[in-house]
Amino acid sequence: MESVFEIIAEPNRRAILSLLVSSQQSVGEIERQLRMPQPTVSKHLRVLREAGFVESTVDAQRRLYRLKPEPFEELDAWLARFRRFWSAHLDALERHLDRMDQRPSGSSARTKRKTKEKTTRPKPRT
Amino acid sequence: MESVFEIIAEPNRRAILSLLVSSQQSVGEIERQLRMPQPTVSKHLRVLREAGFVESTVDAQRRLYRLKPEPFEELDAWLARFRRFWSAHLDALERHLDRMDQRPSGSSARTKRKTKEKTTRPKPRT
DNA sequence: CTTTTATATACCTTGACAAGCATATACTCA
DNA sequence: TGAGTATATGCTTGTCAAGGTATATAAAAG
Repeated sequence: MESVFEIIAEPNRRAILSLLVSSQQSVGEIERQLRMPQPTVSKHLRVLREAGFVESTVDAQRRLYRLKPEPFEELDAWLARFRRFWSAHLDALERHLDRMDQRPSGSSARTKRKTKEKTTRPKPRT
Repeated sequence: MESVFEIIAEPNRRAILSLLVSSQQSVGEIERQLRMPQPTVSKHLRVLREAGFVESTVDAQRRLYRLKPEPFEELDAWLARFRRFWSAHLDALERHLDRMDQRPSGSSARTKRKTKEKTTRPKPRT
């Protein structure tokens, strides 16, 4: 559970993060809004806290949790490397050229290609 | 393994994706560059393909894999909801105000707060 | 001081998934 | 056709993390 990616892989954790976008929340408030058992909430909050996604302040018996920016920046930085692939002004032609430019040079004049280059279809994701 | 988040949670898969940023690659090329066993590469590629992260074209016995934009857009869309938390011009004051604005209204004039609001420190991530 | 409220933690069980290894499939070239 | 090359898949195993339940800690209220 080292990486930020593993942290946000868990749906309940993403739900908690989304909740905290609006404002900070106590454990009980999160518990009620997400309808999940309190120990579950606490455990996920612990993971999020240790990963730096959230921080908490003590308020009487309550703990108020709120978001912290750093891990999101880290995610954004990772994602940035792939931006060129969907930044809109990268159209089909450009992608096509990109696809051509690293054909292994020895394989020029390949002959007898039986199968037409065929694209595999990904399974639709829900 | 439904969500894009789970897909990129796996370090080897992220490595493969990063490799494909430069250009499309065959399974063998990925295998050699990342020094991982061929079945491992193939399996991860399958996961990535079914999730729509990559697509492949047949080239004789080789399969050339390249990135597809959609899942990255999805990730970016999710991340966008959190952008306001690190977009720089959101300074400490604004964050402070945000923190104030959802105190449960019944809890006004809380007395006897023994502990000063104390911030918990996250464990540093490597 | 006892009860109630709020949150954290310990322990256990279960399921998911990644790796390893063997093997199947598919194409090429001699 | 047979050997070699490239990739995919099946099966087994170990690991790890999430959920459930019970309980511990801590503060508040009476």
